[in-house]
Amino acid sequence: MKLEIIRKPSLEEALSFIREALRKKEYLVVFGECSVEYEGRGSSRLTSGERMFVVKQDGAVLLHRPEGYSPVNWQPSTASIEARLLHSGELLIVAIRSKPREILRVYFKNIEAAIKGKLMDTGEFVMYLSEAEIRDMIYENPGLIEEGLRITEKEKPIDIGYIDLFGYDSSGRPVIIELKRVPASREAVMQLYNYIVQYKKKYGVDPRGILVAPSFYRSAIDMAEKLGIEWKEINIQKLWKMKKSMEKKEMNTLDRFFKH
Amino acid sequence: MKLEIIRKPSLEEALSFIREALRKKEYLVVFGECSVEYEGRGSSRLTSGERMFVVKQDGAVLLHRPEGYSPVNWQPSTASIEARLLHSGELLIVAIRSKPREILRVYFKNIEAAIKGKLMDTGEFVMYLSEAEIRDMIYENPGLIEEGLRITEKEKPIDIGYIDLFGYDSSGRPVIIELKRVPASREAVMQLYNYIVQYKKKYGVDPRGILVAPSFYRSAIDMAEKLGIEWKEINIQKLWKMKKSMEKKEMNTLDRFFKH
DNA sequence: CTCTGGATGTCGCTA
DNA sequence: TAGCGACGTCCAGAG
Repeated sequence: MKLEIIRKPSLEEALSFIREALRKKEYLVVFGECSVEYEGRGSSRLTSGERMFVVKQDGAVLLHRPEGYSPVNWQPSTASIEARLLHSGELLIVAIRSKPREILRVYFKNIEAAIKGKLMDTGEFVMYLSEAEIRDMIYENPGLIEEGLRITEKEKPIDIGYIDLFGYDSSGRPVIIELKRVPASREAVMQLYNYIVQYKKKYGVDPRGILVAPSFYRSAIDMAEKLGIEWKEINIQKLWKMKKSMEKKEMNTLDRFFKH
Repeated sequence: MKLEIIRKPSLEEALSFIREALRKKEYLVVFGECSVEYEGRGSSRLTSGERMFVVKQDGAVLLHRPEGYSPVNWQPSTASIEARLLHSGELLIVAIRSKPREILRVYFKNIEAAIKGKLMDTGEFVMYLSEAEIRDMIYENPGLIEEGLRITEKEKPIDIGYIDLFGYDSSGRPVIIELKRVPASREAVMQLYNYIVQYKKKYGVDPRGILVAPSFYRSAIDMAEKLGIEWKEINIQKLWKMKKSMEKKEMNTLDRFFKH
């Protein structure tokens, strides 16, 4: 990232700075006092104030006021952006979108600073499920864990803490499931083991314990084997895709979908 | 607007710069290479890349990649934002929102530039021709929809929801108008249909239903025909011009202007 | 406070 | 390309 910054430029200086950024399709940020007109799907006017104006490298345009999540004016994509000086002594930036036809005009009275440069970003963005969502999915579809499993409770309170999922296997033996959406450590095994001990003490029955996670540290597996705890790997990416397709289709096709 | 800018700061320098901005609730923009974690309603991971990080004066947080209208990560409002250095040699910014509980963590590997300062913006933002305004225009000028239409109520409450506009046609039959200022989908037709059914059940009279929108999806038209619902296209650009000319001239010339 | 409907919604998938 | 539904939707207004 190589940024160029100008401070308190004259509008002439700012103009050539902005034009160069637009021409090179650089990331451009302008701080200054401006007023705005928008015409398109709706139309709006914004009287003068200090704001941050952004043009992204694909031509997306944002105008942000000092507060609030949302830009006060914007253009998700633009067919053209041009800047010029007006006789009134303002610097005008016009951003036009073609479909739908929309025009955004930003009139700068003065500019305090401007930044431009090329940003490199090849990062990968991944959206995961929250643990609660995974829990609910398994609650609705116990077959994700094991054939014949019946889950009767989620977030079951036990003396200390909560059991994520509780139920009975096909032979009627109680099953305690501890769920992690991140790689499971020895810690998670210990937690589950505590639940098992507590349950046994309280009900006099020895339950199975299954640790469910996307992956397991070596130490977790060692500990699990020592304590007779089972573990089951789940693929969160797959769950995510499933959830999306489920929302479109029907819930009851889920077990089948996942069982091969 | 008095902006402070630092270029290529060490992470230590950046830390104190950022902390001061946060403490003073200034507008803060940071350009640098970062990775991101988000946990809350969902959860996400973003691997390293060059981005613009913004904290607004009310604590709203935005993280923008080089392209696209939408921030890749954000926090509409925050209960707390803190910055600190990690042993790993990264600068971590943690933004926490309390309701719903959400945590955003941004890990800066290096920072290219940062800007902070207080922005003053008392400008007035006015949006023209919102749905409410269109509704009011039609209310005042039923001729926009149909010759001889009398509109008696707007925002008429019905068991579930509100009827945008209600009145009687030239033959005295009740008319229910549902208004959209965006292309109308099947959804809108169904909504209107529900009102019709409710009205009929309540008053024993079968009203006409007219869906008014700038355009209609094919599915909306199909559905409307199936359910015996009428639709009427309005031109919002034209309405906007009308409104402007109206403001200059007189209201009562409106019907004539629009009727050709 | 929660709930609901609108938005210059935006975005991505699909026919 | 247009339709259509999801979104960490956001946000304002009402009950």
